[in-house]
Amino acid sequence: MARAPRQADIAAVAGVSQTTVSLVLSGNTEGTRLSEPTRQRVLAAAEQLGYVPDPVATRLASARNHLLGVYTFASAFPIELDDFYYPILAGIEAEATALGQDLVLFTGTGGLDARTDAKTAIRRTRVADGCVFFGRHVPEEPIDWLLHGDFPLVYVGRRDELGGRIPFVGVDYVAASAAVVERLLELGHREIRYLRSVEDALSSTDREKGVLAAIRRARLPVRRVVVRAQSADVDAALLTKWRDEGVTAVVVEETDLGVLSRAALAAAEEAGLRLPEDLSLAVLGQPKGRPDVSGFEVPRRELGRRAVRLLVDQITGARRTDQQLLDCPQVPGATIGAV
Amino acid sequence: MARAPRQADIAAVAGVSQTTVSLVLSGNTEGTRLSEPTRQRVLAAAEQLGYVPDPVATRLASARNHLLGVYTFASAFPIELDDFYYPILAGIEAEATALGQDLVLFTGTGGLDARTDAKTAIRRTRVADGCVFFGRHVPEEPIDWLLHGDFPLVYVGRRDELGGRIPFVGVDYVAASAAVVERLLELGHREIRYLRSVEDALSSTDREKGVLAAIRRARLPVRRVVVRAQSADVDAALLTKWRDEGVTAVVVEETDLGVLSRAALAAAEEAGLRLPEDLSLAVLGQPKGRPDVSGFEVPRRELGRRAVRLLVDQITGARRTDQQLLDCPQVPGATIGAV
DNA sequence: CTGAAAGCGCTTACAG
DNA sequence: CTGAAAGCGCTTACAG
Repeated sequence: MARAPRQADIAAVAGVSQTTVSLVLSGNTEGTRLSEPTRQRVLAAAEQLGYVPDPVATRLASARNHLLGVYTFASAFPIELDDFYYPILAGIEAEATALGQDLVLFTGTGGLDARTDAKTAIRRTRVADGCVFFGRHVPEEPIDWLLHGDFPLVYVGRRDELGGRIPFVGVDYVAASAAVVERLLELGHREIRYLRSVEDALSSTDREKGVLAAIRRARLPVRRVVVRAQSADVDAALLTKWRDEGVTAVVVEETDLGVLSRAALAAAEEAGLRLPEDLSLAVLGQPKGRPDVSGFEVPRRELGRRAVRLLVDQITGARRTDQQLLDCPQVPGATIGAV
Repeated sequence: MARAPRQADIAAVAGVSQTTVSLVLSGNTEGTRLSEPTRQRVLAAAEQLGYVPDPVATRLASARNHLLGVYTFASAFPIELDDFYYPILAGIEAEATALGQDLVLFTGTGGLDARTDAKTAIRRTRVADGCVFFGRHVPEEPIDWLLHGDFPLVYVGRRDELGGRIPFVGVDYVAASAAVVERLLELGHREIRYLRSVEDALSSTDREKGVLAAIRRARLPVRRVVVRAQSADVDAALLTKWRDEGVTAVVVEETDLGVLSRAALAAAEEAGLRLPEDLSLAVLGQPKGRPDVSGFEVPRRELGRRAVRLLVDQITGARRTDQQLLDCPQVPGATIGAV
């Protein structure tokens, strides 16, 4: 057995045409019924020869190849194991396995020159039946190109680029953030500060939107709530000053690296502020390894699973485009309390 | 642009044949020289149309598709991040990126029935130009089938199945283990016990081989050195008993889950034995998060890189088969000392 | 220096 | 119920 057997070989053994072999093996019973004896003979021959369909030919002939692309714009196996994206990838793999799909990790952008790099790399995703995309920025041109070619794709994270035509599975940061602030309001807090990063990613603006919406619904002034800051600006002095101004609760954005919440937590400790006795502190997300901090959980693993499910739905034609937002379970924590 | 442009479209625009387009774009200058004007026209047309070669067609037409398979026999993104295989995967990805290759993760074996499972799944690896394999056991039939079809593959870890025809990049456990024992001998130890797992994986027998070789070279009796044990058998009583018998050094196999070394370390502590004052303890490998333990480091990331490099060498024809063993840096540690 | 033709292994109308 | 034929988008001898 020097060469892998193909349908033609089976056809020869079974004494039928290659077309019939294809029909039998693909289980394509539409409008055609193969006689049971024929089926059996083909199946037997296939088994005997150890036939396995060539996925490449299958794909070229316009069928599916059960390959799902994953485009991360970065390493999928970063050196820091606790990487932000890891659980999402784990979810993607789990769901892919469950659905019988293999994964193509597009990382091979090494050989190309910088200019055509992203463009060509992204276009290469077409080897797969569809592709899951990651990353903060959307390279609009190539993504638009894929969309125009009716190539199934879904982004992980909410996207509003390209006129809102990008399918995605995202996180409902607006609702989750509002819920955190509402818990604070119920506990009697009236003077709240929201510490956010200076960057304007959607995940940042969505959180802010949620925070402000909750404040407004409580008919509280919105004016001085939002404070943009770098982690270096967040120190004991800042928290102490706020305390003196009557602030009773601080809400902190959880960025992908978690630098802001870490700085805030450290600052509180440095300032000798006990949480929640002296100050209530909540995080919009969950700092690594700190389940004691009040906030919410980003369902990252589920994000991955849902992205794959949506992608496969697109591929199988169940739906051509869709945008989904996932709820975040609130984390009670022990760093917020009544005023 | 509803459909992706193909070579035929470029040919039409440039006023040449599709063959010429293929020749120009593939840079295939063997035996053929295209006139510079023609080249330029083709290149311009390709750029203008935003042409990207269809990797599937390329592959079917018997060229390479720059896809490298990775077959793990398990989850590539396990829930426990500190998983044994993770650094290897990281190395694989890093090297693949460096060499401009994408990765296909074969995890989609879910939909198939148990019997044909592994067989079919492994054969599917043929979508890629070649494949890196992992795992303790070699499923001989399908691997043999791939080998016969001249499919480039390399195992991570030494393999002696199939008549030693399996290409691999492994670890020189024999040498690394012997070196550990030699350090002990130099420190004056004469009564040594080697604690190994009950399973006979190559990585286990290789370590044992190294241990015994070192002992023999020192012309010491080999008789009672090797002790097969489950982690449950390794307790304070055992170590105390050995101490009473005059044992001054214990060497422990580091299994993939690290249960044996963990048990030994715990037993020593429970027995109140100070390391290395009361007992020297070395591990053949490195327990997670314990750089203080004497032993050696398994260059896992490098293992991944080298596997990919060997695979690509095979694919490009640089070498059709090869077997490599990597050296392990010794870890001095602080758990062994002079008698 | 360039093109017509066959072929990679499959699927999918379309005939019989 | 089954087969001949075209086609998926490329590469690769082989002619001119």
